[in-house]
Amino acid sequence: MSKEASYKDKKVITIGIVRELTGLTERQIRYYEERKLIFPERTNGGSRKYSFADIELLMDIAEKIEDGVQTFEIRQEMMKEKKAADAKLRKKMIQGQLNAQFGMRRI
Amino acid sequence: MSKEASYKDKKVITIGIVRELTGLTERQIRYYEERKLIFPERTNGGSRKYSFADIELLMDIAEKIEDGVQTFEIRQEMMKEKKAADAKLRKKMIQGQLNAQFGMRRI
DNA sequence: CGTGTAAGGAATTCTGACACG
DNA sequence: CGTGTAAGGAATTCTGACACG
Repeated sequence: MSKEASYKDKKVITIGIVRELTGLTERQIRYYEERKLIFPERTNGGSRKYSFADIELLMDIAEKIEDGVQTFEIRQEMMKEKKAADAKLRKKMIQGQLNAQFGMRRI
Repeated sequence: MSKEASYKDKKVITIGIVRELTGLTERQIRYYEERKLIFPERTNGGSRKYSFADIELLMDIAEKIEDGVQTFEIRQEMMKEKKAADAKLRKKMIQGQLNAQFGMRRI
């Protein structure tokens, strides 16, 4: 875990390729960004750049939309998930701190 | 091993991004292709698409060229490495065949 | 040999807007 | 609300060639 996420999370894919990979239209992809569901980076020239993780997320989003879920609902779900993940991470980091301070002591 | 090479080997990165990631010029990137050191795919429109593996390979190539190695020498090295890798793979597959036929038998 | 560059064209992407519903 | 589309412009990419050495 946490190994080589570098490929999955690096934003290097332009929208045309994302279109091919997801089957979505550029209109849809840009709209989901407008609705704060996806956050591509930009090149100097202003072109959007996506990661593989973004592509997977887009496919999840598309599936939910087909099921009639609205974008704001999807955003709410994502915020909840994010909060849960953050809490988990905080817990882990505190644990790491404790281990660093006391974990190695043999006495 | 052989798990999630999907991200690393998928050709989805356009040449402008490769330029940013490698620090090479487009001219250099295209030239190394001309010299058969790298093999991008193409979009329908004809634009080159590279993988993360290609990017790493390009950086290796660039390093060798800086060291004065010529492209045809680099190609020869790569061919040798490929042959070795192929031989290894063949051996593995034959072993797999044998295991499939006899490996599971308990009698 | 490896790389820079100017040239002209084609493919790509961007934004804001109108449309439907 | 989510998506299609035409519009005009800007950024991207392509190829073949000349140049240097």
